[in-house]
Amino acid sequence: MRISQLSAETDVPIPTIKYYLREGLLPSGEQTSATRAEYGEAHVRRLRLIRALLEVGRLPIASIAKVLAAVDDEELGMHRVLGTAHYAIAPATTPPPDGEEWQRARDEADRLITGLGWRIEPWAPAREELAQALYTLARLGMPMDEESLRPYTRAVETLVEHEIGILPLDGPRETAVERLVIGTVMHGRVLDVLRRLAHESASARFFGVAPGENGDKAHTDS
Amino acid sequence: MRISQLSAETDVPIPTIKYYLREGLLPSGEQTSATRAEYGEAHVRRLRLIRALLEVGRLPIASIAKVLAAVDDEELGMHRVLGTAHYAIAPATTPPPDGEEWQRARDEADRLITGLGWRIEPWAPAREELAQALYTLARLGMPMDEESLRPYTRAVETLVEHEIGILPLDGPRETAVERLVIGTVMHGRVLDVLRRLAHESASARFFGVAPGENGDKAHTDS
DNA sequence: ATATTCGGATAGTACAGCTACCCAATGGGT
DNA sequence: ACCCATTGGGTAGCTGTACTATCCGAATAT
Repeated sequence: MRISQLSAETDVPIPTIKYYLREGLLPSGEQTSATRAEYGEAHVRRLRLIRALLEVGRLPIASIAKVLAAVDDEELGMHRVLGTAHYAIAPATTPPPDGEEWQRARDEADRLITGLGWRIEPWAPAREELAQALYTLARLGMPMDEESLRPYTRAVETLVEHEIGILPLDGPRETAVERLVIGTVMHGRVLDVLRRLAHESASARFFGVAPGENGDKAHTDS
Repeated sequence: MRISQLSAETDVPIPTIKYYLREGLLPSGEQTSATRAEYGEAHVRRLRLIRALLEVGRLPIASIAKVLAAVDDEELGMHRVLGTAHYAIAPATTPPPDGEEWQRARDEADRLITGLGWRIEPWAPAREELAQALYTLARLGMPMDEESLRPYTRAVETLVEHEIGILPLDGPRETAVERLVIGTVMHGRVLDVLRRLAHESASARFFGVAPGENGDKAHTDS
């Protein structure tokens, strides 16, 4: 198919497809002549994956490029590809140049990870993220310790075990690796959305608002 | 305290504080003269909250402004403030102008929510987000139905019940409302980070990588 | 044969979140 | 009483991200 059909198939404008080609997100089609290239089903799939990582996963273009490069690298094992995906998902943390309190948060995060028996690379960006979250919560007067984190760690251990269990390891590498990445990113979003929905529902029940009402006196919809 | 001290206290540059004042994120200090204003502990707390919502919660400035306006509005009940926070957290979804398949995803999301007995406003943005996630997963060949979502819904129900349970409802409204917002945003991030950590750990264990190695042949970092 | 369409490249746009600069009015130290 | 650093207030500029618009010359469809 030509670029126009690829665009029609995926609802991605042609200039945007060209942009993705330039950025190395999308492999170029097979050149049939100097000014003509042929795209296939793989391009459609790849483009959908890009949009999923971008629109649902909220990954920046540059991170998507890295993830896809890892997916396409036949040399890389599953674990390495997943690591790349994890690294890419991690938003750039701007650690405070603070000294003591920040260091304590980092140590606390590391201690927590060790205590759970989790096998995490020392340079994993998620360590920093966890430290940042705990540090910020402490500064806001809502510190979380190992005890109060337990419900969360238990929940994610159950979920992750489940997610790993349903991986299609018997198929070709590309399929498995792609699903691994998709799952890593998309299931996180699903979990987040469900949490907020459950939150709203619990709030409605707990604060005793009848369905259809909104629980305040001034009914000013922004 | 003066603006310079407020800046030193919170590690936020003075121009940025001025920017937040302009955007209505931060109430102005008490004017002691035409060119002098006095800031207090409340401003420090508010500034820290802003940075938390911005850096950890990744909320855009405009959304933070809405959330804080709701927090400060004494007229609003807990549920309404939470609703505002939920609305603000929800990233702007660009629904595909598609017809049938998208509508099916929306219906599926609504059916799911109803089936769980959750009490969700019909216009809640999280509905759209859930639909988008399910739609995208289906297009990527990894559809999730009520059955495969069950582990996730069970997990969030447990977590949310726990979160609501620890709210300080006996204190002043401002404290409770602030913690509600902080918890809504920050606990989501904590859960996400923990999930990725558990994911990495499970991947390391499952794919049989010894600690310190990285599970591929070509040891090319980044 | 000629009007489209294509690939490839360059430049411009829109938005977010700051950051820099300027100004006149203080006001604390001397 | 003096004077220079600081403040509030405002406008304008910067940086990064994700596109979007336009141009060009070759090739293909009709």
